[in-house]
Amino acid sequence: MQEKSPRPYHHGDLKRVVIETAQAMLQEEKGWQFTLREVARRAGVSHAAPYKHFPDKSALLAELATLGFDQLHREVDGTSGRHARASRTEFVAAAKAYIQFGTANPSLYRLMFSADVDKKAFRTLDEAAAGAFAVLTGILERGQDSGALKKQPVRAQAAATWALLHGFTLLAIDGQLLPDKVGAKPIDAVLTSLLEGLAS
Amino acid sequence: MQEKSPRPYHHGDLKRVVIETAQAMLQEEKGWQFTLREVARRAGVSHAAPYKHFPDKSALLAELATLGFDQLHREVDGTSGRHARASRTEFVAAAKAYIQFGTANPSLYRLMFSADVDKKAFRTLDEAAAGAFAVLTGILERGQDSGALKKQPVRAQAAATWALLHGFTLLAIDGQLLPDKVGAKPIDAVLTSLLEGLAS
DNA sequence: CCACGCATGTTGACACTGTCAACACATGTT
DNA sequence: AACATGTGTTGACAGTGTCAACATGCGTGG
Repeated sequence: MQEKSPRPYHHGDLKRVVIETAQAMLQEEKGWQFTLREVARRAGVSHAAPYKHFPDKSALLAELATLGFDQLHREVDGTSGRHARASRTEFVAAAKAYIQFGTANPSLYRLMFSADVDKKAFRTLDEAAAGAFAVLTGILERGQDSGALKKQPVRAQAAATWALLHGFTLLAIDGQLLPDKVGAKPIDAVLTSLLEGLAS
Repeated sequence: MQEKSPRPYHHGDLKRVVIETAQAMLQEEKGWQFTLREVARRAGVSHAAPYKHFPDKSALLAELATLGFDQLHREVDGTSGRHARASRTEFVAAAKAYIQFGTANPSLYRLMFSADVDKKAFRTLDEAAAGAFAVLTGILERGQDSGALKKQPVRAQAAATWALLHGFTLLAIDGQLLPDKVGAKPIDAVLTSLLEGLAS
């Protein structure tokens, strides 16, 4: 039987394949502490080929994080869009979507906030992060407009909301929210508590 | 003039010097992404000498993180000790000490929660982290006992408190709490809000 | 259709890393 | 004094990230 021809010299779509290979490796035990050479091996190209698509390894990691923020943005926006006229429900739905995103994608979520991706160095990443964050401020603004939430600097409310969601997401990822220790519905409880502090 | 003798073959206190050198390097731009060889060079020994005191690089990083948790524990405990009979004041003082620790030691704080130190792999580290966390649960327990805080699973309250403090500490470290955006006293505001949710 | 420019591959090299084994030196103990 | 142990050094290894030079192929214009 005739052996299959090797891949033509020009891959044609190598950037996407490198990204997808890296995303797959992110799910493995080492998370994003893979090597670029191993990504290239799995993508079936030479060790230097990714350098034609990414200036360096940190650029690939930034790309992964950017895609993560974009996905987080879509998931949080998607839930809040369905509840746009009910501030409290909108808020809770968005918050749960946030935590759900983190627990469904623990390595990606951690990468997004890791020291290995520098938002100051990658403009697209910084914008993606800001965009995801803006969903929160949008929900809080609508809550204030509707009278459901206190009139306060919305960035302060957003900071408090993000801080709690982020910390809780990390606890959820680390398996620290055991029902026998924190009660049956820790996420509901914490969101209720947060809303008590934010509500008019 | 007689030249100074080189260091004797036996350093005598190399482990401590390696740790202190690494702590100093933690304050530099690369944070904990230094190399062990560079630590050894600055400590004035060969590249393999640290391997007589640490099984590998991650053990050194775990040691730094452990010392960080111990210091955090002392600082949070110290403030709450001075307010042990006034739950609300005790809580606020401890919370501010927590955030202050993080903003005073940004790289160390980030290392403590980084993927580069694995609490499951280092028992002393895990215990130090648990000890620091236990200060929070102790404060909350005393608050519940005194009637100042709701009777709830204390671990749930601790989870919510830690989540908020951790997230806020990261925002403070990243310079995201600008007064013109979040108001003049964001930390006071967020702690007040948190206490509203926790208080009886 | 051909030539050129560009995109995007490969090869090979470099400096460096983490880590290990074997050895060297010094200390402590019997 | 001899031995065991602790703790240094030297040298090596396998691997990394990244770069330069070259190789291949695609797209475009004449």
